[in-house]
Amino acid sequence: MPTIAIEDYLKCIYLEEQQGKKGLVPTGQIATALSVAPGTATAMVKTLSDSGLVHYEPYSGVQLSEAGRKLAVHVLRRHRLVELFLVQVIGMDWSEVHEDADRLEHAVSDRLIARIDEMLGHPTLDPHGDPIPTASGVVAESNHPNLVNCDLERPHQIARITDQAAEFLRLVERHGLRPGNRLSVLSRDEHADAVRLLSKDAGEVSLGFRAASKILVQPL
Amino acid sequence: MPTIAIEDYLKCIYLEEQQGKKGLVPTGQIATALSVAPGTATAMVKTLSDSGLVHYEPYSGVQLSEAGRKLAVHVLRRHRLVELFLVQVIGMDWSEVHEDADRLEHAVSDRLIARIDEMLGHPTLDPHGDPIPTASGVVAESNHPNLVNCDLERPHQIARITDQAAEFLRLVERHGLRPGNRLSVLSRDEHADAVRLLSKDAGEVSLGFRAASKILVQPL
DNA sequence: TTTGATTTTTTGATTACTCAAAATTATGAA
DNA sequence: TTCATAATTTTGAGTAATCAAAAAATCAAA
Ligand SMILES: [Mn+2]
Ligand SMILES: [Mn+2]
Ligand SMILES: [Mn+2]
Ligand SMILES: [Mn+2]
Repeated sequence: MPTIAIEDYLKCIYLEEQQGKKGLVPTGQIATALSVAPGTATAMVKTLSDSGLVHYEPYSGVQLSEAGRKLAVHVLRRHRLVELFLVQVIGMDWSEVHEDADRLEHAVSDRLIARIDEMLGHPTLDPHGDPIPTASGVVAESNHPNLVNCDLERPHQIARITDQAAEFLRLVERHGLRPGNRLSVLSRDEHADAVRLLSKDAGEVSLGFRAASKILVQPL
Repeated sequence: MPTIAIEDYLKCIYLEEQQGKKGLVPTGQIATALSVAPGTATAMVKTLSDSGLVHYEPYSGVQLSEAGRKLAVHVLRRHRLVELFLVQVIGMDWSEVHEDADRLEHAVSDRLIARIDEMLGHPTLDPHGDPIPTASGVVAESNHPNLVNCDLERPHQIARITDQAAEFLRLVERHGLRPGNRLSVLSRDEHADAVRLLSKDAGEVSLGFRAASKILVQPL
């Protein structure tokens, strides 16, 4: 049985692989993402490599093996189903479920997760718009534009928020930018690093490019 | 923050203190209850003692300190609320929630447990009839008779099952002896180690004294 | 009260995870 | 190409939890 730490590392590597362009995830990136010392990540990566869960190229980085990917996706499934459960059944706010899910993902049994999946009607998206992997490990791919590269002055619906940090989600929530809400991008100014939006919910809002790129949308 | 192991030891000591008559719980009893080697329990007991969570008398045993009791009761509250939640909201069977609760009790946040408590209407008993400690740490005491010492040929209602072992609960369930059900004790034979019952649900049943003593009842 | 059995503690190790700081390797600008 | 900088790995160490087996203490008969 994988330990909690191993599950967290695998999930982290999976997520870094997704957004990063190159094939290999450097150990330093893992260390930063998990808030551990660089040497700690290196040590764990060796353990994972010895267990056949990653392919490790010293001084380059790691890549999940097939076994590692399977495990990571399973953890991610539990995480996202738990998040949705906390929102829909428990009534927690979508912007504050991540921390709880990060602990519960290691404690829920297969039996329990199957019941939750059933209760929620086999959902495909979590409260942040992230895809929920299927029980067999399939993750739906999607390529929504974000607020930096989508069309200007065109109605869009928020599809996904790709940053789970509580502070960021609270900001997003404060500006009425929760998934499902409608908006259009009024203008962008690269020099000022500003994206001006018109949100159906909260009126005019201005975001930096960094923040704007984390909000994925779907044209209507 | 206490580790998962420490929470499990404290909960265990609390439970052993409840049923055992003497004041001190021997380390060997803890080791047996938690399925660890005797030396492991001794080592942990010293750690707990150093943290001021128990009073430790070498070669005699331990007793929870006030701080230890408070923590233990908190864990127990989480455990029992989670059990009831799994039965009432998730729809799991009362005889199979213990294992899940034993892991979830370390992963649910105060926020989440407060919501669960609210959803369930501030319940006082878990699915096994065990009292749920209040948020402030008060545990309702009750002294129900059991099937060994209750009146003969008198209608009773099952109040509590004081053994969480899955095999035992499945047996109890199979004989229709779930909390709330009605029965009367027909006869007892000490030499044959047999207690004969008439259950409203499952007709005539025979139990050994050991098993019968774990089923607490309330005269009607 | 002696002694044999039982219980508990001690000892010596192991696994898992972590850090700080030193050593090494890679990278990119001059 | 060379060298300073940055990233990575190695080293040495510590905490937490565990076990097997030896040693010590307690208990219960005889
Ligand atoms: Mn986690
Ligand atoms: Mn999510
Ligand atoms: Mn537990
Ligand atoms: Mn219970």
